[in-house]
Amino acid sequence: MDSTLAKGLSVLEWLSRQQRDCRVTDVARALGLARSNAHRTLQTLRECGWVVQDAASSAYRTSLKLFELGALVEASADLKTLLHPRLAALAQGSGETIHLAVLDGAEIVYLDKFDSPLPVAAYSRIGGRAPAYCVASGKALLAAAGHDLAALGALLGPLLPHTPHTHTQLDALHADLQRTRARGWAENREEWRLGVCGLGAPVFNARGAPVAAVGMSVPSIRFGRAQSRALGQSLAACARDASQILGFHRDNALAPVPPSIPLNRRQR
Amino acid sequence: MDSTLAKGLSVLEWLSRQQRDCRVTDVARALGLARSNAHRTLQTLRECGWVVQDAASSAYRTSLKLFELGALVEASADLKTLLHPRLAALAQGSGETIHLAVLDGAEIVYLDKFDSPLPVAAYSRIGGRAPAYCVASGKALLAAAGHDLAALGALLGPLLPHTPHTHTQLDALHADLQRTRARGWAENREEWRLGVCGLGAPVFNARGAPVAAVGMSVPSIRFGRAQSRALGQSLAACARDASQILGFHRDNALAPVPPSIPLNRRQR
DNA sequence: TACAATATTCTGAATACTGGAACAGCAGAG
DNA sequence: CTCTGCTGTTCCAGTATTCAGAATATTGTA
Repeated sequence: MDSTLAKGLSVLEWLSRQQRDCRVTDVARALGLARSNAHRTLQTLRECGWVVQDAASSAYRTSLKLFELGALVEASADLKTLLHPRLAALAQGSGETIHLAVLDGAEIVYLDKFDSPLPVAAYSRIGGRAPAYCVASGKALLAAAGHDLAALGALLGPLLPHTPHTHTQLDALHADLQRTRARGWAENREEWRLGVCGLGAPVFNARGAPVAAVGMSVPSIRFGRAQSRALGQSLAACARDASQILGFHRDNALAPVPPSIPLNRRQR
Repeated sequence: MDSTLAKGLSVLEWLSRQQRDCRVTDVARALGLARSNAHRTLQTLRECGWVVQDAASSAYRTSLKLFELGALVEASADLKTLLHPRLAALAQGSGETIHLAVLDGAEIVYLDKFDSPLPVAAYSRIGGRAPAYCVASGKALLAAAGHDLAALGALLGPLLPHTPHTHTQLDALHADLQRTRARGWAENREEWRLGVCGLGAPVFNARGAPVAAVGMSVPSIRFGRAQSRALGQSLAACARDASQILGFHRDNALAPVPPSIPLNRRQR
């Protein structure tokens, strides 16, 4: 483990999470480094173009390189641009807040978002994260992955209650995921934030692997049985469209990877 | 200069620019490292969560961390979310491709983009870069910065011809920027890509500093005098709206920074 | 002006990194 | 089946690099 590299990366990450420019001393204090050490690390980051230094205050902030490279990350670039129009249509049609999310370990990451024109508390942000087992997009992806009880437990670890409605029992969650698969979409009834419900449906790629989820956030006031059913059906339809865009057909749903395609498969 | 850190960063950057998973040997060859060295660097990046390793092929790719942190970069996060709706409206109204871009040194970086429904060659991408002196958004920002001839030359360096229409003489460019200021928007007549013209107008923040530009890409077929004038006026109007959203008023256009606001100013 | 806090430079000592060599696993060829 | 050539990974001694504290320069403030 290259400690110098690890240190530099943590400085970079910390800096990118700060809301404002930071000085050498701030960085040193926050990360427990010697000032001279923090200084040299920041200088290296600067020379490599990952941070910029304000000429006047000599304070540092992250450069646009992080943004630039972030935009290159394949999962986001491809999926987002391909599916953006479909999500826009769904957002328009439903009037609710729509997301595109992918699974990263036990969390989901929001790739794209359309805010509802109606005033709703916004809990998500592009690039933001949420525990997969608490939100509909996450549950849709977990359900699609088809883990058994043990694998699910190993992946998620302890299920912390974020609201009184959060699933904290693994078997209850597992049963919920079974129902989700049968239903075709996942539901979240205030399991992550009180007052906020959600729906999620998985998007499959050409090889039949679940690669993303389309999600919809709905205030609990508008989330009666009939409403959630109607919204769920339109969401599931949108997710099916999205899967088709990625080349998915029912036929190859569980087909093995054809050996002719060169180079590395992707699976986590 | 921490060479280990620099090496790790270049591995990360190189990896993020590859279209597919890469193996230790690929990285070592591409960057001229010993295999053992590349291996250790990649392992460190993996332990720190910046890259992930495919279990089957043991190949590496960048994780979503880059995407996550990229989305946090202030310049993008703030400007983009604030101005997104305005740009959407302009895209809708004009039917042309609209960008939001910021200046980073002598280049512009695209923060946001709306593709035209009409089929046009797409030369830009969110996170992508272009030389500021060749594109309309860039020229709008350069004009708004108000550099004198010498400062402009120092900033840009040699003016390379990307098409036969690119400005390669500094004084001609400077004169163009003067006209741009008077006109209120910048024009690009195939100076970056043949067949593609553009318009750009600066967006100012509450302190009157130019922080971004709204750009429009138009195929040269649709870029006659009358058309460019009409489009330029709607673009400039959109940029003015955008500036107002950021708190800009004509009154404080050139006002000095009020000393009461705490913490670091931002200027490059 | 003196003071306090900071950024930056310098230094010897320590250690973390380097790169070659060795090993194990794998795939294809013979 | 073995052999060959390629991989990823581990190991290790030598050394170049980094570390931390102190010294210095710089900045802002009383």
